[in-house]
Amino acid sequence: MQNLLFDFISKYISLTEEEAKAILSLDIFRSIKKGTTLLKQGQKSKNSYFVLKGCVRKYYIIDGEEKTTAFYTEMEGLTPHCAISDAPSEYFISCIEDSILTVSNPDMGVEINSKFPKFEIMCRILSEELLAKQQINFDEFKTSSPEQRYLNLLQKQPDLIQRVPQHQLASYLGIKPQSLSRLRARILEKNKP
Amino acid sequence: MQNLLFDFISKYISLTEEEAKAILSLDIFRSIKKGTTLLKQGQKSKNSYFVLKGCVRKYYIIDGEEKTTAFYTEMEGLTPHCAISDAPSEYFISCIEDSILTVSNPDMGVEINSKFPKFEIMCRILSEELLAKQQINFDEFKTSSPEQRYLNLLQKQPDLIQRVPQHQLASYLGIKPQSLSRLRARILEKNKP
DNA sequence: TCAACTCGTTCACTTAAGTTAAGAAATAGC
DNA sequence: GCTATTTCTTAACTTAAGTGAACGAGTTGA
Repeated sequence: MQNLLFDFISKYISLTEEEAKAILSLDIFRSIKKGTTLLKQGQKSKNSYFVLKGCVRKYYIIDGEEKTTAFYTEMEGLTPHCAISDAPSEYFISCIEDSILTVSNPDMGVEINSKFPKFEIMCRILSEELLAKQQINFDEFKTSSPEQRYLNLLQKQPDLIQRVPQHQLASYLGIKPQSLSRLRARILEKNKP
Repeated sequence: MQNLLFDFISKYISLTEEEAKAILSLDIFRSIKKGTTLLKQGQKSKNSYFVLKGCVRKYYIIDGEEKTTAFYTEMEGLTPHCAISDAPSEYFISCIEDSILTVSNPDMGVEINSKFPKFEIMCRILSEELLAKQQINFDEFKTSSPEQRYLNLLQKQPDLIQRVPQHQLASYLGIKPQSLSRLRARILEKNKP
């Protein structure tokens, strides 16, 4: 399982034995049960997560309604806003599958970054890359209809549609569960006759 | 005008005389006329921009229709995806006001970063910050209706609604110009009687 | 000065999403 | 194994956005 992490890192920088040991000594690997909430609205946790296996969801509760805005699956990381801003969290984060995550905090980052400056570089590249991806996602979302978004997701992450409850998927697509059901029926209707 | 840039930088790191001179020696300040296109779809420019004064717009042309997905105003920077990925650009970037920008490319970044490691740190902080902001924006967009988005924008960036043509604003909000007109009329109606 | 064009608005009509409610299907808990 | 709950779907109705067209105001350019 640890190899998954090192394989990922090796895409950005190459690690010496010493550096790899330094990371392992931080003891950051955790098994999390499905349904566990990692962060609640109003909390100030400083933890960052990286998904090695499983699936994690980010959601808001607005007017008593859950609004899911992101899913994180294998080889994706997330740093809640409250981990860098010291404002309380506006959202919840929870595991929707049994998962294996790395859990880290800024102190670990500072320690590793000061010992091994190349980590600073990896972090910059990672966040630049993530920013670029995020922007493309945002643009796609803005420029397309719910139906196009669904078809797009079907192409790009077909597994997500299987793994994730429909009502969570719906708000991820910016619509209500009933609309997603209807939309799916509409698509099937188009492709049948 | 250069002070605007240094004031901005000083929020993240403190510069020595030598470092400030190194930046100035790059000669990155440019005056751009309204209407100038900085990047076209299909191009592979490596330039990054930072807006000191004016307003820049990012838009796609999809099925012959312009879809504006972002505006960049004072003290905001943008690095097109093609500047880091060497894929051709999917979108256009153009000035919608007479503007003063800094224009830089990755070579300059590499040069400055290697001479002055603290720049690496600033870049990481900047892109982490930007990523966090971007995520909040995305979440707000997903969890709200076009009308809420408009009211939200009215609160957070009232100037933008004044500076920017309505039809560009409309696609920025994810709707058609006619819908924006109607939506504005609806809001006025609510607040009158 | 006048024609051509862009831009914002309005209108009538269509289409799709929101809302409310009900029931079937799957899941969890005991 | 059975109940309780959650999840998904369907339906009827409401509301808002998309579409196509028309109009006036403002701008541009010949």
